[in-house]
Amino acid sequence: MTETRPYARILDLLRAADLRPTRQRLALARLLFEKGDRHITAEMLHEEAMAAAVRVSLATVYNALHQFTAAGLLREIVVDATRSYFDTNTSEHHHFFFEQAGHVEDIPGSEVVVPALPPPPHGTEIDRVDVIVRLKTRK
Amino acid sequence: MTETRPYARILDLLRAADLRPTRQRLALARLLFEKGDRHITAEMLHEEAMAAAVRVSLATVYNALHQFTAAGLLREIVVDATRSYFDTNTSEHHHFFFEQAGHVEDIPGSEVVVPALPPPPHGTEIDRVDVIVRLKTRK
DNA sequence: GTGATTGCAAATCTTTTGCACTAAA
DNA sequence: TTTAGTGCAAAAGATTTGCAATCAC
Repeated sequence: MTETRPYARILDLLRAADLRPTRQRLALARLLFEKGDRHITAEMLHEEAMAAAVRVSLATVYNALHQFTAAGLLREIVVDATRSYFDTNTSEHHHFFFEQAGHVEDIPGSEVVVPALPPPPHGTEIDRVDVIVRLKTRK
Repeated sequence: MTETRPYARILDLLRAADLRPTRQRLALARLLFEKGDRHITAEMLHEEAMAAAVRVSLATVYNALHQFTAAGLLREIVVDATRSYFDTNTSEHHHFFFEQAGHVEDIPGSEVVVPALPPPPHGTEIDRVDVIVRLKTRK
């Protein structure tokens, strides 16, 4: 658990993003990227860090999440007006949102195809298209 | 401007929703539903009310927006993690979001077709599908 | 009257900021 | 060194809440 050698892959991510591999960023990046796809809030990541005995402040978690997002390592997804989720899967895909549980999941493969996109209004271009399938528990 | 007879259509909306037609709700409903389709935040609606010399507190605006939404008169749209927008168009349709301006617009007609929907996970059913086309100004 | 509704101010929650301290390079 | 990064506590924004005063029925 207390691995001491450098985690080459994670280090490379940070170097490529021009972010100093500090103790905090290294630890957060490991939590984010050494497991599978994750959909996580700042609060969740902070708690995970605490649980893993990584001393890091919530403000630093926010900083890191935004820096990682700016570097293209994360993608922010907006499904809930009160919380921001970050997705470690940056490839093109869409999301299920479990409304009562407040949790997000990737829609596997390319099971959603958005075929007929409207032309963007004058002077604008499409940044990206988000498809959110909102789920409720079946009664 | 200071119309005193009842606004039959608006009154009916409130009655149907089982909401007492108080001075505040009546005024807010008029601002919302007597113009075309609107995408509005609580803050925006509050300012509009002030401008129209309608005395109403921000807390009451929030209450009314949520009550109208629960009654199916409005639909909440989540495009921005920091603000809630409410849409007076409750029919099935999707949205453009102008990222720099922070403003929302309906995508006209059924120009977006979401054909291949994935099956909802066990124990859940689809509440609704949101498609958000995020726009940036073209450089 | 009496129960729903409102307004206000305080509380809450998420996120950001300012700044002295610490640590990479 | 020297400059970027961090932690803390305070600030900021959006929204909610508690409760006494007010209004619709």
